[in-house]
Amino acid sequence: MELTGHMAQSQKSNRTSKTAPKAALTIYDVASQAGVSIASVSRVLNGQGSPRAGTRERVMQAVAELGFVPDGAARALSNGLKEVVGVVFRRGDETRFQDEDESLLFMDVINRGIDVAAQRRGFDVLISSVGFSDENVTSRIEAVAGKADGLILHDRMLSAGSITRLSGVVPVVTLAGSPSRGAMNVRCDNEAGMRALVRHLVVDHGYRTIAYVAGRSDSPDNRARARVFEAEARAAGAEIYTGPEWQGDYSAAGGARVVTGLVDTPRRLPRAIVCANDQTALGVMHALARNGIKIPDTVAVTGFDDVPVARHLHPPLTTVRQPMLELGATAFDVLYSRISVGKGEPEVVLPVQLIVRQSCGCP
Amino acid sequence: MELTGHMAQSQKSNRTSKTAPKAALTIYDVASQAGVSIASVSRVLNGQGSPRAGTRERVMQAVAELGFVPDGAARALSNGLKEVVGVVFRRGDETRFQDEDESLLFMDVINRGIDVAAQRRGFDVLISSVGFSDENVTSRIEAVAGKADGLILHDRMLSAGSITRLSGVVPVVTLAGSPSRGAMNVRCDNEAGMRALVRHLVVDHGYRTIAYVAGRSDSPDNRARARVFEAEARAAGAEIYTGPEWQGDYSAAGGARVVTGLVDTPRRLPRAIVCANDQTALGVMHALARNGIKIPDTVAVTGFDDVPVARHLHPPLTTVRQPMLELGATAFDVLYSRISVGKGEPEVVLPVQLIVRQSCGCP
DNA sequence: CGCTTACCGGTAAGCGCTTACCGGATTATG
DNA sequence: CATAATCCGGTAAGCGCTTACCGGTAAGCG
Repeated sequence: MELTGHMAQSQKSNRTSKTAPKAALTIYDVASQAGVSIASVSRVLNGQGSPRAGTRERVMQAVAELGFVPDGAARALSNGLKEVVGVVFRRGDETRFQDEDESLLFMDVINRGIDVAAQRRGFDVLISSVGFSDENVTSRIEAVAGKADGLILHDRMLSAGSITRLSGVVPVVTLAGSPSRGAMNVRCDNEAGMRALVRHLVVDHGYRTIAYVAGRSDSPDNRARARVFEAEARAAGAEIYTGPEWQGDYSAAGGARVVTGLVDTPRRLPRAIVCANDQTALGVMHALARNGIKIPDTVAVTGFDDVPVARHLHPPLTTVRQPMLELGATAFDVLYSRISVGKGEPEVVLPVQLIVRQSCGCP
Repeated sequence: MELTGHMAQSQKSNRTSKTAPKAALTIYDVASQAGVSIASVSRVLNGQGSPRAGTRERVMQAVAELGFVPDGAARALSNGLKEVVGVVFRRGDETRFQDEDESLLFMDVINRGIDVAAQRRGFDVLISSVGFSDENVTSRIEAVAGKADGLILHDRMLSAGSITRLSGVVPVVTLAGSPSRGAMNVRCDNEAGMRALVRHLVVDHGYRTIAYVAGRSDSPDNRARARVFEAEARAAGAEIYTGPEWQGDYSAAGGARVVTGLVDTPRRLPRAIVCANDQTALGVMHALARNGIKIPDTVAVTGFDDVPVARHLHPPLTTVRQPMLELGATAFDVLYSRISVGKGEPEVVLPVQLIVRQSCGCP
């Protein structure tokens, strides 16, 4: 009966492979060569039971000689655990890559943190990026969910309703400014970071006029940063320049557009510009420099994130460091906690750090 | 019998789950709610056969109401195809992240190209990074291989022998300076790039003294670049500064070490320094600036790669652009060709492009 | 009306692995 | 010596899905 099944399996391999023939090496081959049952092979490979030394050696030898690697799908189906975490994040359109490379670095580093934390638990990371014009995002993410034990969603991937629905399929952790029902959330302390930044400008440097180049208006991160910016600047008695002309979209192009618009019309520039993120600051700084405006002598500029590029700008950017690695690692740990013991922290807020470089006016 | 099996399945879920209880929703639940067989559900979801409109509607409605997402492991086992590509790459030690962030960007962008190409074929990307001090690299990579249909290995992941052995398990594409038996390889045209770069320095700029800060000596990429560097500089009649003091290791720290060593002892600096990669150039430029040496007025500096940071350095770095996205996309396409029709190009060499900015002396 | 053909969907087997359960052999104890 | 306990490994079932094969029904044709 076993032989029949094993023979029949080769038949189906030829029949159902829609692409290339699949390697036919299975645990049955190892068991056959080692002269033991498939259960013994499994026990040896997985450290279960108490195989005799001789049994163990024969199995390991057969594995080495045959070059056997267990099939992950079979193990996952049997174990009920794939040991895979799905990570989905936004990517720009391919046609815009060159201009907005740096905006992806933030996510790359977070994903790095996820990867390191996942490895500590024997998990691998299944990634899928979504372009702005991509369709079928929901079904794409569902396919990832079907291949993973849990999902980590970067900001702005799905509506809150879709996230809630998805969390009925697998545990979900979001890296977002605000949490969704059913999902756990990990974020940084926008408020403390922006508070320290604005105080540094208006209190330490004594700048009297200041403006905020906003990120996307529908972004909770942006709203939190804008709110604290305004409160702190006002509390320090600084004059705030506001208006629709200060609306950016987190991109370098958006930041450059704001500055170009201000310079092209007779508007005053504030003594300091606080940008919603580093990428925006990149565009702002380029536009200021292109118009002969000295940073930070004439206008100080700050960002938020401390992506790897920030320290290489000229002048090096003063910013708020998001603990990107820790964000990623924490997201995984929260997810793992849920997968392993059934519960994870609903929301974790990680501290940020003011990174003072030269763009604010410090030496 | 079917009910018995379906009931028994809930029992095993509780028994074998080593972590959390797994969601119990399966294709049987959909079939039951829609009043059809599981085969009909499968046909509707996978566009097979010719389901009646009414059948189709009932199935889709049940899927939506239940929030059913097919299990990827089950599909993979049945189909013999996981629709996953494994990608493995080198990562620095965690303790060194901050200093060498930029060296990882190169790989991030390649991985981005892989992701985009994979999505065109309905594949997702399973990543696993390996730290320098990590043990059990081989078994780690084997586990990834067991969860994927094919592997893309970045440079320096495994010995050639191990790569050949692994290619007996799944198709393998390397992104390396030289190919391994059994694996396909995708790389850029080091020779043409370095040729253009050196000519730009010694012919266009007329620099007479020049040196090359080497990458790792065991790296085929480095050897190719060094060879062409020397041939072109010599052909142009330039004087080449060489010696063990010019040995770097592809890192910014290595580049800085080379310059610091030269400056600390009374050695002449050449008019131009060609670095094995952008990261090395980063360190070289920082060390030169720290020692008051003007770039490019006193010493011109070039890199190789054109990672996103290069354009933000001061001055912006002249370098050779590796088509990182295309490298990644091509690697996937070659692998996919092998998976789908059984054969892929043994080696693909992609063109590079000289990127002239200010660090070489151009305005 | 009887036969042939096309359409549709249900049943059962299997993908490759894990492991509960059971039985045989060996060891320990009274 | 008989009984109990322990050790070890094989057998069979099942994880969730896909689909070949077969049978029932309806339509078409002579």
